[in-house]
Amino acid sequence: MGIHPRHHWNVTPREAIALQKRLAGELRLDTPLDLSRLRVVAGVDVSVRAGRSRAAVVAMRFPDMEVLETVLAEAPTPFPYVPGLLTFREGPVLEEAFRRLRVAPDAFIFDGAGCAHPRGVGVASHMGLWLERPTVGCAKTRLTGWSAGPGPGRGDVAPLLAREPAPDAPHPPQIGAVLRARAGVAPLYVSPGHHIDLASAVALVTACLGRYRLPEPVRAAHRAAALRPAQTGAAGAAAP
DNA sequence: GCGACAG
DNA sequence: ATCTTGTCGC
Repeated sequence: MGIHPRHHWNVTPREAIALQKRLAGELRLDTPLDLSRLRVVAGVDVSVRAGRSRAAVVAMRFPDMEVLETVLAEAPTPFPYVPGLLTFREGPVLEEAFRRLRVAPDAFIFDGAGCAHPRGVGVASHMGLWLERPTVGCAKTRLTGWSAGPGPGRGDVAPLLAREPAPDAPHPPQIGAVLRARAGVAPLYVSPGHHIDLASAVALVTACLGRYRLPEPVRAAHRAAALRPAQTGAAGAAAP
């Protein structure tokens, strides 16, 4: 996996915001992803505990979702959680995890936002610039935007608009989708990260859904990143 | 000034 | 995200 850093991570919140505004203009959100040619999809997540962050990337074969590789990376948590600046908290350890990846996934699904972000650069979009491959944001709650909400059935989808529609204002652009991954549970907030369009992002997440709320790759990464007091090494996992 | 706010 | 006991439900 070739990684392509665009800037260093030691920045102030003010500088972080300036960087996001610059990077937003470099995203490609109009590229279709042909699922019939997708072979490997990866899930990405980070857990934090006692000032330490652990990143996990789990690559799975598509569409059968067999685990091909799991990599972990650990480091001191370098940045506080600030809504809109999550990437500057998770970015450094995620970069290290990506460097340890031997297989090259055709697409990545992140636990967090893609372009459905105040400045259009959620963690999936931001790291997409590092990966230079298709990335999708799959958040469990809303960061920004407005939606009437999807229907109650599994697979139901509703548009996520940039803001709530106003009577005498132009219709807000669509920045993502709200997806009911399971009947009777809170929906997922899906948005394209980089090198992928919205329709493909929703199709990819939907295709990776199993019997749980989160798409399988993200669920696997979430579990792999879980920071327990003492964890025994798992087969195929790189040392933190 | 007030409310909102990925993980 | 993490801190935490029990509890309701398939």
